Amino acid sequence: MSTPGDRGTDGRRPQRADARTNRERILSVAEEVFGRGGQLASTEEVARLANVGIATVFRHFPTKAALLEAVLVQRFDRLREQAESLFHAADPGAAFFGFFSHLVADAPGKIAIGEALYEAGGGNGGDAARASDGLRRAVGLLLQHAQRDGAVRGDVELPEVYALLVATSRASAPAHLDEEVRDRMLAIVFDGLAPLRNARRQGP
Amino acid sequence: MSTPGDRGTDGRRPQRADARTNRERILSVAEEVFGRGGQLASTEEVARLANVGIATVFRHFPTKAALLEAVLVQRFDRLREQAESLFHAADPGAAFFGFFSHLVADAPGKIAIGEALYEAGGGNGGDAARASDGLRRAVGLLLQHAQRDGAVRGDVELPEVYALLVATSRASAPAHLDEEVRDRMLAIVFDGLAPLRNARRQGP
Amino acid sequence: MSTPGDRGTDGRRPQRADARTNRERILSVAEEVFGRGGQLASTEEVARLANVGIATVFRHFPTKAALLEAVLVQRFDRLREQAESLFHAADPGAAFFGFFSHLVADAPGKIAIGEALYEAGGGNGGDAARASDGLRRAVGLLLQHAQRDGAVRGDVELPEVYALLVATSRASAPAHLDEEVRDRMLAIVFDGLAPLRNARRQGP
Amino acid sequence: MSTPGDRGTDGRRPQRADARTNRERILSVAEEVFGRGGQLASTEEVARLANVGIATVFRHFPTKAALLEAVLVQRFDRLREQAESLFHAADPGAAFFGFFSHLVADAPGKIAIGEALYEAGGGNGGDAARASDGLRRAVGLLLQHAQRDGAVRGDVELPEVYALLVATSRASAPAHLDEEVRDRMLAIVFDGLAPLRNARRQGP
DNA sequence: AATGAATGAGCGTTCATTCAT
DNA sequence: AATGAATGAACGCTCATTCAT
Repeated sequence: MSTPGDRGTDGRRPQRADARTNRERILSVAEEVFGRGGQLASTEEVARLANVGIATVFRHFPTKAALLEAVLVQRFDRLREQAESLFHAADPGAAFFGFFSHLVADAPGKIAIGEALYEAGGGNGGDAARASDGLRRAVGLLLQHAQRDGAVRGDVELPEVYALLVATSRASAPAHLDEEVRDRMLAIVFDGLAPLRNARRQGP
Repeated sequence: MSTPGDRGTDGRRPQRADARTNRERILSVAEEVFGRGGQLASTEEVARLANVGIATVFRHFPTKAALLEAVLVQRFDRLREQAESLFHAADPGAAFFGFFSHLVADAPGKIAIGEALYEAGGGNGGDAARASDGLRRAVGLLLQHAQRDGAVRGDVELPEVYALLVATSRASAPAHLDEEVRDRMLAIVFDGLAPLRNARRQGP
Repeated sequence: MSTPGDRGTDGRRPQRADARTNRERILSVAEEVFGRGGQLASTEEVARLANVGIATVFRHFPTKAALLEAVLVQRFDRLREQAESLFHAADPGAAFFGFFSHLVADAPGKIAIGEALYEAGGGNGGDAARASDGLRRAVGLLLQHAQRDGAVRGDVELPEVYALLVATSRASAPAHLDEEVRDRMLAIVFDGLAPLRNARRQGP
Repeated sequence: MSTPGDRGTDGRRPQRADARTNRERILSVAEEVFGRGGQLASTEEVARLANVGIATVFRHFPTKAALLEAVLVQRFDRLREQAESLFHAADPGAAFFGFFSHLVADAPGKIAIGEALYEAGGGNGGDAARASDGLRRAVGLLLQHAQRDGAVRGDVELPEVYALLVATSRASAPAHLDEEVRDRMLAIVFDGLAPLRNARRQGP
C-alpha cells in the first residue's frame, strides 16, 4: 500500500513523501473514525482504514491522545481559516450568522469535534487548546464586526456567544437532531442575539 | 466493609435496610462517577467509592448498562417531578424560565446526564428513554403554560426549545463554564424566546 | 416451602424434620441440575430450584464438591441396591445383561453421573469413591453369577467389564445418541461378552 | 518472552516464523491443557505454559471457543489422515482394528478430545463438527473395507461402531485406566465385531 | 520508515463461599 | 436453622503501546 516499489526507480527521497502521505491519510481517517465513535474508537481501526500498520500510526503520533489532538488542531485550524476568510465580508452580520450556522450544521457525525470544542474550551494546555483559542479569537472578530455593523446587539460578549456556539454545535452532533428543528433552534438564538432588544427593554 | 453501625442519621436495623442503603449509595456514587467520566468510568471505581465489593454492585445492577440506566432514570424522574411541581405556579413564565435555569445550573459535573439528555433524546427504547420522555412532556406543559400567559412567544415549539435546553445544559456540564457566562448565555436564549419578536420582525 | 408454620403448633422438633426435608430436596434438585449441566451448573441454581436460600445449601453441604459428592454417593448407592436386588435372580445372565442395559439406558441427561463413574473409577478417596467401589463390587458379583451360569464367557474379568459399562454409559449420557443406535452398540458388546468365544478362537 | 534465539532445532529467521512457532506452541499447549482439564481449563493457563502473554493467545485465536475448536480440528484431521492412510492397506481387517486400537490408545490425557468426539458427534455446525464428520466418514470406509474382507460382521453399521469408538476412547482418556485392562476391554468389543457371530447365532 | 506480533493492565462479569441478621 | 446480601478471586476479552525485524 505504501508503494514501496517507488524506491527502486529513483533514490531521491520517496520515503519522505510516502511518510507525509501516510500521515495525512491517517489524520483524515482518524477524523472520520473519531468523528463517528469519539474517543472510544480504537486506534487499530484508524490503522486498518488508513491501510497502514498499527505501528505506523504510533510512529506518526506517539500516543492516541496525540492523534486525537492532531485531529482537533486540524479541524480547529480549518474552521479558523474559514472564519478569517470572512473578516472582510461585505455584510458582517451575514458573515457572523452564516459562520455560526455553518459550524453548527457541520457538526453531525463529528462527535469528537463537539467534545473537543467543549473540552478544549476549558483549555488543557496542549496544541488543541491553542488551536481552539485561535478559532475563538476569529469568532470574536466576526462578532465584533457584526456588532459594529449593528447586526448583533452590542451588549453581548464573546464568552457567552462562544458558549452558545459550542452548545448548539454539540447538540447538533448526534445525527438524530432533525435539520428543521436545528434551524428553528438557531433562529431562537439568533433572535436573542439581534439588536433592538435594548430598545425594547428600555421602552415602556 | 459495610460497617452497618455507622449509619449516623438513623439507627434502624440493618439487613434489608443495609441492602437498600447500599443500593442507594451505589446509585448516588454512580451518578457522581458517571457524571465525571461518562460511560468510560469504570464500575470498579463506583464500587470503590461506594465502599462495597464489585460483586455487590452487580448484585444490585446486573450490568453496567443497567446501572447507568438507573442513574439516568433517577435523574430524569427527579427533574420531571420538579417540573410538575411548577405546573400550577402563579407565574407560568417565571416557572418556565426558572426551571430552564435550574436544569442548566444543575448540570455541572454531570456529564452523563448531558449525554443522556442528548442520547435519550434519540430514544433507545429503555427505561431511560421512557423517563426522558416524561421529562420532555413536563417541559412541554411548562412551555405551553408560559406561552398562554404571553411569557414566551407563541410560534416556538417544544422540539427546538428542548434542543436548546439540552444544548445549554450540556454546555454547562463541564465545571469550567463560568457561572456568570452561563447566565449571560441563558439571557440571550431567553431573549430569543421572549414575545414581541413577531411584532418587531414584521415591522419595518 | 420450608413450612415454617409448623413450628407454631407443636414445639417438639419440626426444625429437624424441616432440615431433613430441605436436605433431601436439595440433593434431589442437585442431582437433576448437575445431571444437566455437569459441574458447570451453579450452586445458586440448585438453591433456586430447591426453593431455599443459597446459604442453606452451604449449611447442608459445606462446599460445592461435597454436594456433588453427596449426589454421586446417592446415585451409586441406588444403583448398587438395584444390582444387589438381582443377586438371587432366577436367570443370572438376564440379570447381568439387564442391569448393564438399565444403567446405560438410565444415563441420558445424567452427565455428572457419567463423569463420576469415570472419575470415581480412579478413586479420589472420598465417599463417592467408596460408593463407587460398592457398585463395582455388586457388578462384580452379577458378573460372577452370570459367568457361573454360562451366560458370560469365563475369561473376562471385572475391570474390563466395568470399563465397558462406564464407557457405554458415558457415551449414552448426551441425549443425542439415538436409542436404537445405543441398543445396537450394546448388542455388539454383549456379543463380545457371550461365551463360545474361546471355542471359536481355539478352532482353526 | 519469546526469546527467538532459543529455538534449538532450527535456526531459521524469526518474525513470521516466530509467530507461526507461537501459534503452534499455543495449539500444542492448549491440546494438553484442555486435554487435562476440559473446557474448564483457563485460557490464561494455556498462555502461561506456552510462555506467551494472554493477548497473544487471543491474537491467534479470537475466542476461547475458537482455540478449542482449532485444537479439535487439528486432532480430528490428524486422525482422519491416519485413517485415510490405511484405505489401501493389504489387510483391511488389521487396518480397521489397528486404527480403532490406535485411536483409543491415543486418548489418555486428552479429555477434550473425548468430549469433542462426543459432543461433535451431535454436530454443532462449526469447523470441529466438519472435521469430526471427516473422521467419521474415514472410519466408515475402513469399516466397509473390513466388512467386505470378511473381518467384521456385515450386519453392523457405522453409527454403533462409531459410538463404540467414542465410548471406549472416552473411557480411556483418564490416565488411570490400566493399559492391560484397556486392551482386554477392546478385545471384548472386537470379539463382538468379529464375524461368525451370525453363523453361531443361526446355528444350533 | 513500516510492519505486525507481543504485551500486560484493565474491564465487565460470574461464582463459590462467608457474614450478619 | 434459614436467609440473602456481601465478598473477592478468577475468567474471557480488549486495547494502547512496545519490540524485533
